[in-house]
Amino acid sequence: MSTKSVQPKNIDTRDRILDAAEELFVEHGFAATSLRAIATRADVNLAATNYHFGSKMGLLGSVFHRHIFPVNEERLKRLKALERSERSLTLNEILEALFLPLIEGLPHERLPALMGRIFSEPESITKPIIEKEFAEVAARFQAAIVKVLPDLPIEILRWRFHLMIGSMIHMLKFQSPIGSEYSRDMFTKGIEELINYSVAGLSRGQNLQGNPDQQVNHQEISK
Amino acid sequence: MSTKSVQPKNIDTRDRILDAAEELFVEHGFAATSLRAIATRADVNLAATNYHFGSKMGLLGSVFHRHIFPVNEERLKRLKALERSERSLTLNEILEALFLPLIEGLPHERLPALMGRIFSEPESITKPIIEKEFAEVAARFQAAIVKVLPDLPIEILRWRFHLMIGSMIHMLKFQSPIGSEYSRDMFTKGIEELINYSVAGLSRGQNLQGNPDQQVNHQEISK
DNA sequence: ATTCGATTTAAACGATCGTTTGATTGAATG
DNA sequence: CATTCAATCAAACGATCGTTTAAATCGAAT
Repeated sequence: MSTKSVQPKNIDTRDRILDAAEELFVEHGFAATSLRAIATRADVNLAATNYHFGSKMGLLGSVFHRHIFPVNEERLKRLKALERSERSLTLNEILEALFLPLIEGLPHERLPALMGRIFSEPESITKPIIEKEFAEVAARFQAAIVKVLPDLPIEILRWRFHLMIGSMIHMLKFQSPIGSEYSRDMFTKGIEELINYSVAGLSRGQNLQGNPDQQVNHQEISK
Repeated sequence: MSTKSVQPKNIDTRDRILDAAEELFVEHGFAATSLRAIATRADVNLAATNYHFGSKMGLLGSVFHRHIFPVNEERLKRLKALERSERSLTLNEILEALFLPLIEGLPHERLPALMGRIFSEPESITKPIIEKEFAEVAARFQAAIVKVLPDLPIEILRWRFHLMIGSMIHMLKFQSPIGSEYSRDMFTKGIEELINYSVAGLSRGQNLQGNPDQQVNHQEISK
């Protein structure tokens, strides 16, 4: 109420609710997870969920924001750092700025699965959240990609960007290819593959400008 | 009961339930759709849903099977036709056999959205369905792709196949890139882009055998 | 005309849902 | 010590859920 921000006395409760909600949302989805199950797992009173987060949707928003906000901050920070240099960027650099924050300084082991799940919810649930959290990141990175692929018609680039996001979501959701077991190394490898795959898909048929390094892989793999 | 299959007397009810369920599942997801809402939209009695399909899960299975089965049949038919020829196949041909049945002779306009939604449900829901409907298609196409990319380590190929499926699901779910309006032409264009994108991603760094056409794009990327 | 199985129906089952209420706690403030 | 207020609690709100029951209805075969 005062101008000084009031610290909540008991941050344990809030955080325990967030932790429990996160686990259950990932496992069963939003609609199939009850506030009672969350409260039970968090070992708090049922009414505490509404007291701290207003509603079930509010809780979902908070669960998501907690982990994705720092990742998106890091993404924008890296992109801005790249853009401050005056040379023209490479597609590889841009996608690294977009995807590597998902594993470097990973704020929480459960973030990837959480992102994968939220993006999979029906649009009525995800739309406000995605617009709030991702509007800026999506716009800025798409603009950056346009710059390195100037000859690609915009409608094709939109499709490819769309396909890239789909790969990312699916990869985050399962975290290892079907039939393989999860491990941190496996996941890291997946992010690298995601970057390679996306570079190839986005730039198909295009002359890439910028650092020729990014074509090295391309060449050295061709025997 | 007899050896002759008994035709249900009133296929109207069954089909009306399937139609209604399909629309509502796509729009709101499985958990958030009630059997009462389905029965109301289908203009049938609530108990009819359990009578004809046993349970809500049974209904979901039937909704999905109805449209995806013919598509998967067509996919396998095309792949087998390719494999009967004795020349070595191209990646492009294989992916066309995998993706073009989604638009050619499209059994139902709503299939893409339905596939996109089902694949997005929590694993506890989708796992039995996906295993039942897609096990053979996934195995056969993955094997075919291995043959045209013999030098690609299997763990990398698994990731790339995984990323490709992610692109497909996302593309089916939205049917047009964010910010663009849906049209049948737009969707067809998206399938074509999906094939191009996947060829580039899967074959990145690989020498493709078969029709050299598909390498043209690949080469012109390197300036 | 009657029988019979398949289908439809109204009604209810017990369970669970998100949210709200009003009392109670407990630590900080004066 | 008295006051205050954020936080917690048990309990209940009305609504809705998937499923089941048992009677009613219908068409075709006997």
